Amino acid sequence: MEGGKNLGSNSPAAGSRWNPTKEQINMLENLYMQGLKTPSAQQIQQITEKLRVFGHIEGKNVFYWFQNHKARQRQKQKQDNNIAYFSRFVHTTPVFPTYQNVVCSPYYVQPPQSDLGFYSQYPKLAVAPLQPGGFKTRIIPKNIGKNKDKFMNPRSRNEELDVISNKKLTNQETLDLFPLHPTGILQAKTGTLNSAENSTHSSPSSSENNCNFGSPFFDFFESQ
Amino acid sequence: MEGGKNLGSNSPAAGSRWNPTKEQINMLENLYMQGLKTPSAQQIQQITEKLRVFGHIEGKNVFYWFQNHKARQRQKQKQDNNIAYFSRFVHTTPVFPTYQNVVCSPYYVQPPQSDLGFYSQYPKLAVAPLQPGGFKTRIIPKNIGKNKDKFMNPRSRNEELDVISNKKLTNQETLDLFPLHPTGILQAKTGTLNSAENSTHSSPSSSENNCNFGSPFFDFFESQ
DNA sequence: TTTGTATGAATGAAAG
DNA sequence: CTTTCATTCATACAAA
Repeated sequence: MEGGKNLGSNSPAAGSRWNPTKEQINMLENLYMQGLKTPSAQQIQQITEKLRVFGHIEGKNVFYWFQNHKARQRQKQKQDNNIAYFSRFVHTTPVFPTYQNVVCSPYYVQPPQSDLGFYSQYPKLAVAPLQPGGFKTRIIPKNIGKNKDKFMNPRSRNEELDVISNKKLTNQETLDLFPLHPTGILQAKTGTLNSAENSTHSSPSSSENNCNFGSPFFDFFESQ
Repeated sequence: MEGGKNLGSNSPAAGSRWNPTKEQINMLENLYMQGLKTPSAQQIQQITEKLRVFGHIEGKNVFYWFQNHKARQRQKQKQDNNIAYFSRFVHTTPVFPTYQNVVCSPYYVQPPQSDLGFYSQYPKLAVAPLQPGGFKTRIIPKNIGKNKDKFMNPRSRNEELDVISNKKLTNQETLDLFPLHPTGILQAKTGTLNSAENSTHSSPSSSENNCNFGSPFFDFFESQ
């Protein structure tokens, strides 16, 4: 039909998604295998430029590639872990640092200590065998949305955001987010709560930051 | 595939994550566009209640939404800057840190203080184009980018991740992605930049994430 | 064409 | 605020 596949993946502005070339993939995979799991912005930039000679590519492509690749390797590894876990009963085997399947190509020498390296950030579930049925992986840190746990900056953090039930409004104003008319309160108020918002510039038309709801805009909430 | 979409996003207590409805998104985006970048707890509370009529939603959802949205908008902008910048060159470029040829290119106009309003909190890097190899955070109007011009959070404020440029190079190293020999720099460096990577577990030499290119590996780019 | 699958992209949620 | 992780959504492409 549309015989027009994006084979080369060079298809320019087709608007569709990036379709990496073989070379690009190879390089990315090699970098990954060499230990680059989470490139910095700068590295991404460099990689992107290098890969560009093989076809259109943007920084975000590289970024996503690493994100996805890492994530998928991880999930794959998880399975392998399970397998390894069970196979232990058969092989009496040593506890591989796992991801043994990674294959250490000839030129890739597993760094002696990298060990769980793959999970530097998740030391906890490093080599732990998994439950057959699968496990949650994420620790579910806490009940953020439910109770205290301020994840607000000290800056405006005089409240618990979700729980806000106990608003310590110094005075009384509700500081309605959706006033039906310009109040000016927000501006003043903000200066205290959220000073960064309406900083310095006094550009006449910059209604941007100051949240001046007085402007003619669609008030989603007016109905309420 | 359709494993389980929460289409309506109303999916109650499914335990899964919040799946905003179209309306909710619209409203959030509008608020954001109107200048609300970092809602206070009260504001979050209010917004949450308003949005609740469209489906299940909690304060934390709103909180996270703003955080993510802001961060990603910034990231996007940065990338756009990069692209815009690069598009003017035929770059083929070197990867130098470069704060050097700074020369304030023609297209860099010091924002009249009013900046674009888009970044109330980041007036400084508003529209500044970047240097090919990553720019020094900002264009160094005056004291040639050598010292503290902090309009960055003292904290750590790195550059963005997407395509971007650099990671707060404190000094000068090129931090080349593809060194021909082990440098060890990365490791040390990382400790500062990206502490999360090799964090906690005291593995003697977790070279994992740190990209220890010191190993004998195929250097894809050596030719270049 | 239909379906399965690999994977690019997007984004909610958190941890740092 | 920054960075990373987990999930999910969307699409390209291969296989049936």
